[in-house]
Amino acid sequence: MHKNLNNLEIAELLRAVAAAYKLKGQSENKFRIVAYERAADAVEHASSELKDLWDEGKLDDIPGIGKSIAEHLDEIFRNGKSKHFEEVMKGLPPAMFELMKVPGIGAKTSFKLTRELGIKDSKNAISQLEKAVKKGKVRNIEGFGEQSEESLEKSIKETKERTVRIILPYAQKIADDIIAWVKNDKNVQRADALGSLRRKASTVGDIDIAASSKNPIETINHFTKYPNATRVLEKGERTAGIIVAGGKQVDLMVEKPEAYGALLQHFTGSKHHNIALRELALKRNLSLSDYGIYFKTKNRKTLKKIETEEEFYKTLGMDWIPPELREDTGEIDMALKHNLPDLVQLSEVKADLQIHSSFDIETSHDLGESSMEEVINKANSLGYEYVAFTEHNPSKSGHNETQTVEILKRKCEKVDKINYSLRTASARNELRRVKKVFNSLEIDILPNGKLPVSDKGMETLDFALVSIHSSFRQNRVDMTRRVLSAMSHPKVKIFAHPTGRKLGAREGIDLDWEKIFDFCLKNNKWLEINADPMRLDLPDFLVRDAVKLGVKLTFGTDSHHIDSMDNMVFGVSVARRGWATKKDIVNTLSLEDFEKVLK
DNA sequence: GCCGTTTTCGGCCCGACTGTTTTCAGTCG
Repeated sequence: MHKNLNNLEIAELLRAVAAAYKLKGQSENKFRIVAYERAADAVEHASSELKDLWDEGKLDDIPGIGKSIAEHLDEIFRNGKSKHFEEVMKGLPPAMFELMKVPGIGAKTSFKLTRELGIKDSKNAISQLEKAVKKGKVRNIEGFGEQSEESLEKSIKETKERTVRIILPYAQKIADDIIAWVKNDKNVQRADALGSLRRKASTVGDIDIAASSKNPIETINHFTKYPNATRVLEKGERTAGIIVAGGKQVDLMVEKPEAYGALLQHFTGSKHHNIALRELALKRNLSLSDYGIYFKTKNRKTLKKIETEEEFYKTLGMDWIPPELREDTGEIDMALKHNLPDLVQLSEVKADLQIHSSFDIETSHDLGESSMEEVINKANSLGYEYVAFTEHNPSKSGHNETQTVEILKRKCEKVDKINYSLRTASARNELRRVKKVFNSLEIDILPNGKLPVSDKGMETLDFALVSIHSSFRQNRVDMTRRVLSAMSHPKVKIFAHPTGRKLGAREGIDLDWEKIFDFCLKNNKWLEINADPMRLDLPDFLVRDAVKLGVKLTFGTDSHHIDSMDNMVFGVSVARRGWATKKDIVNTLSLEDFEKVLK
């Protein structure tokens, strides 16, 4: 019954065990509880499914999972349950673990509520609590009052309509507009996004912004007058919160310039990064907070204000860490050793390797909206040296082999003409930056691993991308075989949007990544980082794995209109979160070098 | 229960908010 728990379910289980320990002895189990909560966190953030790690006998590869928890999980994967976990949770109502999903309800509160209200069924536990709150039954329970009833009502409502995390570019746009507004205040010296937004995670929960200001109170006042704010939630001396059009909450935290570094560092997170830093600080008799760094001596501690993040990290004896790396996955060690990677930058990108033009090749999927000429103009403005036209292949059902080849030859001629004019133009005018366009194609990988374009058709191409647009649910073995078969064609260089995920909409496909990475290494094939904000695929954690092994990656915006070509920056963010440097990304190469590796 | 460049024993992050209580427990990020 429990045998195929995914990571989220395992994390939930571990949290339930921690909650059970809280009830069965908060003080004597204090650190055991912390350990279980940390294990839950670690599982949630793990880049591989635990079930897979267990298959390979590598459960304790996850930091936070030691011998004991690994044994219990082993039992669960084999028998579907753990005697120990059942023992710990014995006598506790299962409904209480459901109630804990409501913000503000922890282990103790949850237990009390289920007991006092007689909530038995975990399926509708939250609804039952809601009814009790509305009837005013909760205020009679010891430790609760009218106000707690009120806040419970709000939290339950929030849980039910829990706002999903929004995709990065949307959050970025909201934040950029507000940062610009905040900077209008003459007291403000700096303003930055915070949290997962500053760390460029693919989705963002809350939007928080920091400002350094000589006069925080005036700055808070200015912030609450933001024209697009629909409501001001709270307004204190150091923080304020507003709701902007679209219903998203934005919080501002303000600090004097001389203490801004500590604030910025603290609220950029991640939580795990900061916890690791604080533990390290303790060993050096330092204590970290958002106000600064405390230096501890025998009987007192003195606060040192920290003006910049650089100073913050330097005080801990390490290099400044780019926000994208602050996930406690080895960056602290590297910063201590002054050995952080030199992450790839947008300015180093020399090409966009997935663009769909409006040149009609009767494709199987959607055609682009901008002409090849428009794309080249846009590429010039972005400073690129080359681009690849990667329309979808001509539809398989609508054309026979001869017709497909004819269509592809037509496109090849068009690209040849453009390249001719680029050569003559660049001889005349240095300002034209794009020197060459590549004749490519984004080809469907059919469910059997074959390609819908014959060898004759493939010959017209400089190189091809392959990708999956159907049969997403094949099992891992078949899917891996399918992809490797498609990538084996000599003209295929890039596996595009490899997991096929759509953020908030569709899970990725199931692939044996070790085999894919290995194949890429041995055959000089590349994996795309698709910069489409809905995709951001390869995901950052797989980028990290690929980079470790030396697998080469490419950037493509998958643009169907020239405006989308600006999305490249989000692809770069994914790469940076995956520790990629310039040498890991093929299209940071100059045109000359790119043509060499294409061979 | 986990973990190790001061440790295989003896530690384990910090601060704020909330609500109900008279000094604090529970929860959160």
